[in-house]
Amino acid sequence: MAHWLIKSEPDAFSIDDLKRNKTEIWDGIRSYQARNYLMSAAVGDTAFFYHSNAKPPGIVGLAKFVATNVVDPTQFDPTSKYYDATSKQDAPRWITVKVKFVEKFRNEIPLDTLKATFSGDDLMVVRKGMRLSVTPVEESIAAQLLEMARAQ
DNA sequence: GCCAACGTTGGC
DNA sequence: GCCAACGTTGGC
Repeated sequence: MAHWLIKSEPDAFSIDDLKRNKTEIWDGIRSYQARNYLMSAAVGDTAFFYHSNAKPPGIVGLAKFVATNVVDPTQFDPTSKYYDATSKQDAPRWITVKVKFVEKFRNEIPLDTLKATFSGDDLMVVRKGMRLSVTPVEESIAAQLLEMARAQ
């Protein structure tokens, strides 16, 4: 089972929104690199939920992938800002996952703590200029993050 | 609100 | 196929 970090702006979709909705199709991914990561994900993989453009930015909770190879419906919706007129119904370009709420952490892990604890090699999100919204997290790093997030 | 970093677009 | 221009992301 693999671990991931997924970014969202809380103004657009927050951990509390996921908690309320229970599950959500992770739509709007329009980066091939991020899409390719999601296409390599498996049901049961866990994802650290990261708030970007937040005060402070940081990891706020945990989610789980409950479906993979999900066709992002917004690519075929002309009213969506993620509409992609060049994507074909019989060969959808944007494939994503469905995520399920697991927990909201007792302790949010702010970005400055992440930077103080991990190198860019350990955790991609702390790299300067990192814009990718889906990144892999190694098992040992995931274990450390969970410990930090759940500490009393 | 600023701006560095990065991806994409389009002229050539 | 190069690369300048442009748009977006996202920390600060």
